[in-house]
Amino acid sequence: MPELPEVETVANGVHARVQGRVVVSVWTSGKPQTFKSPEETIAATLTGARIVSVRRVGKTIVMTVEGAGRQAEFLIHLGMTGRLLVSAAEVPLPPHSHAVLTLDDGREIRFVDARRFGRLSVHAEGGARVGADPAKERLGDRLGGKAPGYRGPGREPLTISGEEFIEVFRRRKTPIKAALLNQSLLHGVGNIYADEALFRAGIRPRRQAARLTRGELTRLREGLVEVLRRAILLGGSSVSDYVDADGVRGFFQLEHRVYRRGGEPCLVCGATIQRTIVGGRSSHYCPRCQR
DNA sequence: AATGAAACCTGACAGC
DNA sequence: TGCTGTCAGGTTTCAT
Repeated sequence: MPELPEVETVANGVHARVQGRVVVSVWTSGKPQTFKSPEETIAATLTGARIVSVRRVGKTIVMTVEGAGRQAEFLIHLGMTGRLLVSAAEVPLPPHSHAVLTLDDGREIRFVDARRFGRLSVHAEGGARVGADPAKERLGDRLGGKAPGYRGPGREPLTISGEEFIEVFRRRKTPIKAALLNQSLLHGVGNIYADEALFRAGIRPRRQAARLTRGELTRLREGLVEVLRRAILLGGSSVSDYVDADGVRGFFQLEHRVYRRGGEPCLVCGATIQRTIVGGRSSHYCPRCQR
């Protein structure tokens, strides 16, 4: 479900609704797969803590909390079908709810995830996942202990420079589509926005990343930033069940030019949009506009 | 080191 | 109505 624009929309929405509130109790579902940190640790970390901020890093929602003078981070990855909702307690708990944070004003933050590809974890100040092997954790910025925090696996697509972008992709021998989906390179780009960015840049998804020219990579970064910004403005894409913190759908799906349009005419040239598999993911492109 | 395929889950939808 | 097959916005793991 959720790529960068959707996660950004959810994080901003939740931030606006719950910043400064205190978590008074935590319930978790007991489905082991959902929890990357032990459920008791998540509950203990969040209970009694004040929510400092909610933001997006890559495709992960990062909730910073402060309790007993210590800061910690609650990481929420929505997977394919995860939702993070802020609801009145009277609203019935949806099926597939896996975590509920009750706030001091009675409202609830709910994590709902039918397919259970989503993941929850807590990280102590400094970035290590609480209750996990520190050697295996990606630590946050250790600059004097100032604003450490989760950094994500890769670079931010919206802020990476043109030169850095070229550097990230120039040696990759995989298809450019697969490279765009590799979160340890850029994080936040998923199947929709990879296809849409490649269309805007006029590049076929199967092209080997290392063989793209500097000009093509420049166009790709520009197309990607353009499509991500536009999607954030429209509240993301709702293809099947994506909703924001209030349960409201986004509108960017109405502006998809290739994603899930296989067999339909290209909006630019009229050629038939092709659907194929690249890097194990369905990929859509215009055979005339993209080379 | 890097690539690709399979696995992890449930639900929606098309076709018969 | 109900069955089967296909597909899904993501990541991790395992074999090659």
